[in-house]
Amino acid sequence: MSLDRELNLEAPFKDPQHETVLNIVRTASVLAGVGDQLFRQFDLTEAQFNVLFSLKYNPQQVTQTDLGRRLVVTRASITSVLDKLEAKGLVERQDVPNNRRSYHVVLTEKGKALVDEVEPHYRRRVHQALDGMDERECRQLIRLLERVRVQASLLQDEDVENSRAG
Amino acid sequence: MSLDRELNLEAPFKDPQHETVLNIVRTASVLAGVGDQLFRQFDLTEAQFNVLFSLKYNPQQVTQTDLGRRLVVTRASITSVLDKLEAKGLVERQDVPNNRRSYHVVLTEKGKALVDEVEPHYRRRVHQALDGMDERECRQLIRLLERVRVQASLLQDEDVENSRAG
DNA sequence: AAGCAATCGTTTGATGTCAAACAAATTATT
DNA sequence: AATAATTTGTTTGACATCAAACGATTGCTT
Repeated sequence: MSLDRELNLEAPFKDPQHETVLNIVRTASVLAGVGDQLFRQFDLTEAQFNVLFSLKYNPQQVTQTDLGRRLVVTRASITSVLDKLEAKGLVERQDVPNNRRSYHVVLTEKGKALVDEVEPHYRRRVHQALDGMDERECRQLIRLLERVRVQASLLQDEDVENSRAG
Repeated sequence: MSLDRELNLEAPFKDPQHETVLNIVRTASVLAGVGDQLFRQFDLTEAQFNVLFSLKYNPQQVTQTDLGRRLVVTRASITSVLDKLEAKGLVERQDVPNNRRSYHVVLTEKGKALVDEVEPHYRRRVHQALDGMDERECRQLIRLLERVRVQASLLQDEDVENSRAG
């Protein structure tokens, strides 16, 4: 649905629904770009930062599957990102007692130090990106987005046949 | 900045700015999922559909660089997507007279037929995703997102040193 | 005209993502 | 206890994306 990020006005659509979708996708993409650009300065990818960040704020016993659930990413993706992070010494896979199937994923000292270093910059970026929007406007935006998300979630498993019927 | 798609409320942040960013990114991701799920039923990826769709509504003489600009994607990405589309016979690279450097990218009959087939389903999905939002709310959402996008664009090239100064 | 600079498409290499299949381990059922 | 079902992490294979470098071509400067 990211579809055409082209917000060019030669638009094939003039209806507000479609413009809205484009705007959501495009804005997310710009925000992602800002994040990427920041993380790269610390030799991190966005996916890697996400894991470090999540671990910092969820220091409980966390398995790879847990991480995947939280970051909304498949187990396979987690495996690959953790491989990179572990190679850099930012993260460790620890054996779980009485369970030889899972690992607990934990930040190393180095990993903790790095995420602590990046975090303030990240927070600053977020605030700058939303600069000029007061709390009321933020809440409004969130409320509207939540509605879209709920509606969209209902479409997840729809196939073309159903769609014709609907 | 996709950052944590976890909108779990154990959130390390309680400030509205950050929640807003998370919501934008998360919503875009859900929308993308809906698109993916649709396109897969036609053996297309989102990137491939985006190209077909863009070509349909911009049937002028279009080079690969033009396409990249419109879809906000690097030339390298365009090359790879076009390779796939061309292999499927959905698209053609045509020599440009008096310019041996560029190609014009055009839909084949097959490509045109496919995009015509997918498009109504796509439009339906968009409308369903935004179901319940009237035009006024759409405009409001768009307006807020535009403000975020403008602000965020300003951060694009900021590095950590500048950020400290700012 | 000659030489330098910019542009076009491609390639390479790294990353992330998913779906699907797998082995190993754990849990549930019978 | 034995068997079936589920879960966990990994692998494989396909795709997209980017940055960086490259050759070919075109444009610009002098």
